[in-house]
Amino acid sequence: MAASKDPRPCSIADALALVGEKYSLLVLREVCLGNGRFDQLVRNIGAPRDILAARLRRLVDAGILAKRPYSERPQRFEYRPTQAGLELEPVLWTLKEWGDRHLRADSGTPMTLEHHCGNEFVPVVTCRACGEEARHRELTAHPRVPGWTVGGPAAA
Amino acid sequence: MAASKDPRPCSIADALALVGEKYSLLVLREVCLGNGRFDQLVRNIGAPRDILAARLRRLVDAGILAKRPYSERPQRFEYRPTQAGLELEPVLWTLKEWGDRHLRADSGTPMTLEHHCGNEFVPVVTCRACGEEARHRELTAHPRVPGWTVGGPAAA
DNA sequence: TATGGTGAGTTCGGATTTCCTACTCACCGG
DNA sequence: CCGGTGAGTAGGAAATCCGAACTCACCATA
Repeated sequence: MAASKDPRPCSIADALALVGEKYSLLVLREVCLGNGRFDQLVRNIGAPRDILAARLRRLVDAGILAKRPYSERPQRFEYRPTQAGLELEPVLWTLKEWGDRHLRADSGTPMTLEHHCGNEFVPVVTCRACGEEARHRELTAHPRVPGWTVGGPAAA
Repeated sequence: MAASKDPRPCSIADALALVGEKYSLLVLREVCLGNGRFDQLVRNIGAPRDILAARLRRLVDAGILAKRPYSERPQRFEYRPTQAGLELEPVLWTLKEWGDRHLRADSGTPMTLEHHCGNEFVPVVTCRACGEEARHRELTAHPRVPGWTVGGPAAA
């Protein structure tokens, strides 16, 4: 039996253990924008070089980024998202959307995304089954691990 | 003139500056599940009490959580999400979905969400304008700040 | 051959955070 | 009075983060 001081088992916690360290998601942002070279990352993110090197190692080990040579002699590398990395991008989009609305209501967004439909891309999270936009009050949590319950919905 | 060593201006970075510290998003998870009391948070998250107290202060200051009394004598408080906090929940859903698929393919998810349509809730990020599911290759980034392109900062 | 420049890191010492355990303080129930 | 609970604080050790400097391999020019 798990020691009762263990925290709640949770995929969110697991995911954050991988990508929740400082700068990790910003690395993914830059790499998804196509800026995958070490010095570009240093400049665009503002991270210390040693920290960046550590994050890159971790993200490559986790299969979120891949390191590719783009030049043989001299050897030069570039980081690119793997499939798993690209599938993490929706997290960035929703974070960006939240930040634009709540932190930049006045100053305007520093970047827009354009969807191939021709419009500005604004992400909306929907239910795969019914297609409706998801709302907090229309969701119910069901823990699957004995001993871990939830306290019911928390409305604002 | 912004010093050329400033990082890219970005709502993702701004949002992470608020909620990107260790445990912050797990606090939001628990609070959205309805577990808003200090000792519940300590147990369910596994955070040291002093760090948790600091995160709660920060999240309240940022308008993401609100502290409410649920008992007068003795004074007892509970944290609940504000509207801004609830609007951050889609980030948690997409993180959970990613973690379930990439980190728990074998072991199974520790928690499911049920949508009011009756099905298990699986979040899908779509384009508000056309309703289509968003994909990396169908998006184009347009920086709105001079000096910042997707190829890195312009040569000064 | 020497000189300088670039890309991709590593190394260094010191500052800042985080962690863990223990403690406080107020109240309640018996 | 005594033990228990809820919500934190306090203090020192441990881990992380930071900026700047350094390395190493290669290329360009002169």
